Amino acid sequence: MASEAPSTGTAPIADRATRTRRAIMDAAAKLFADKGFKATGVRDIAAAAGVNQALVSYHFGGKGALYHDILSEAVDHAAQLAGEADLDSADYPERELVRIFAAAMASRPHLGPMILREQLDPEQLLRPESLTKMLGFMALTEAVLAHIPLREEARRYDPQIVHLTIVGPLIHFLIATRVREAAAQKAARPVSLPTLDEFVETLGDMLSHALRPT
Amino acid sequence: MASEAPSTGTAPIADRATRTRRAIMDAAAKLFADKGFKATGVRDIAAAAGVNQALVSYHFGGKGALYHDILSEAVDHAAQLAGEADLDSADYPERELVRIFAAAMASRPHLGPMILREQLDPEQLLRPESLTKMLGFMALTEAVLAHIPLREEARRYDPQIVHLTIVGPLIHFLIATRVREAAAQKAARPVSLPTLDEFVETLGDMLSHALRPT
DNA sequence: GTCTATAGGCTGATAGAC
DNA sequence: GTCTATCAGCCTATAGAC
Repeated sequence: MASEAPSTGTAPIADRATRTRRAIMDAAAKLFADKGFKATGVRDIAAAAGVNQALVSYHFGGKGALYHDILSEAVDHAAQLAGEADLDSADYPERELVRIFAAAMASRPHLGPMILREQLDPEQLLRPESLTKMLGFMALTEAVLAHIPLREEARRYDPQIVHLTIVGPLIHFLIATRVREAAAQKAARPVSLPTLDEFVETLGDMLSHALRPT
Repeated sequence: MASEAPSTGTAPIADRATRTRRAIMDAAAKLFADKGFKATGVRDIAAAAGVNQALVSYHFGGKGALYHDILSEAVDHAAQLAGEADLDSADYPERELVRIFAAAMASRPHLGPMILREQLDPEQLLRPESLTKMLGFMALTEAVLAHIPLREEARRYDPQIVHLTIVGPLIHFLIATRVREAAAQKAARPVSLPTLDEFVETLGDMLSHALRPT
C-alpha cells in the first residue's frame, strides 16, 4: 500500500483496488454481451468477478455507469484502430477495411454484441454519445471507399449499404460461431467451423468482386 | 356471445377472447423484439395490448410460454415461405434467396430481432427446438447454391458463410434503419434512407457478382 | 373471460462495521 | 477498500370475486 510499483519490474503489479476494478469490468463485459443490460444482475457480475457485490457501486457508481464505461472503452478502441490504419499504402483498401472491423471485434469480444443490443433497442438509441460514436464508426467506410477504384455500377452503392455488408456478416459470423458449435455437438454429421481469419479473407474476396473492375 | 360468426360477411368478427389473444401477441412481439425477454414486463405487454395483466397468464400460461409461441410462429412462417419458393424456374436463384429472407423478415418484423437475441445468448441457445429450426433455416442456403452456376473459386465458399453474407446484412439493414432515422433527426446533413427493396436488389447484385461467372 | 388484490421472490443500492 | 446486512421497489403468477 505504501508504494504503487514494485522495483522488481517495469510493469507495476496492480494493487487490490485496481485488480478489483479490472475483474469487475471483465466479468461485466462478458455478461452484458451475453445477456444484455437488464438480464445481468449486479450479483452475477460480482460472483463472476470474485468480488463483493457492494464494490460495483463503490467503484463505478452503479450498474448503469459500469455499462457505459465498458461500452465506451470498446468503441473508442475500435475508433483508434481505424485511425491508425494506413489505407493509402494498402493494395486492397476494401480488404483492409474488413480487417479493421474484424480486428476491433476480435480484440474486444463484447463490442459486437453490445453494439448490436444497443441498436436493437429503439429507446436506448437516442443517447447522444453512443449515436455520435456509431456515426463516426460508419463514416469510416465512406472514407475508405474513396480509395478504391470502383467498378462503374458500384459507384452508385450507398456507403452505408457497403458498411452494412461488411459489419453485418462479421458480427453475424462471430455470434453464429456459437450456434455452429452447439450444432456440432448435437448433429450427427460434423459441421465445418471456419476461423475468423478465413472468414475475413472470404468476405474481402467477395467484396472485391462486388466492387472492383473485372 | 351466443354466435361465433355474424351472418353479414365471410370473415367472422373475432370475439373478445380472440381479440385479446391477438392483441397480446402483437404487443408482446414488438416488445420482445425491441427490449428482449427479460426487459419486457408482463405489465408492459398488457398495457400496450390494452388488456388486463392477468390475461397473459390465463391465455398463454405465462410470459415464457407466450414468448415461445410468438417465436415459433414467426420461424414457421419463414420456413413456409422458403418451402413455397420455386427456385428451379428462377433465372437468378441467388437473388430469389435474398428475396425470401427479406420477405420473411418484412412480414414478421420481430423475426430478425428475436432470432438475433436468441443467438446472442449462449445459454438460451441450446434449447433443442430453436436450434433445430435455426439449422433448417440455414440449410436452405445450401440447397439454393446447388441451383447456381458458380464461378470457379466461388465453389469453395462455405454455404454457411454465404448464408451469413445474406442474412447478416439483411437483419443489420432492418435494425440499422432505426439508427439512420435517429441520425437523420440529429445530423445537419440529410442521411439517405434506401428502402428494403432497393437494399435487396443491391445485395442480390453484389451476391451475383461475387458468385457468378464473369 | 375478465378483473382486483396480493403473495413470494428477486433486484440495485447503501448504511455502517472493519 | 472491503464486507455484511438490509431496505424499498419491482417483478410474475395466482386466488378468488364477478
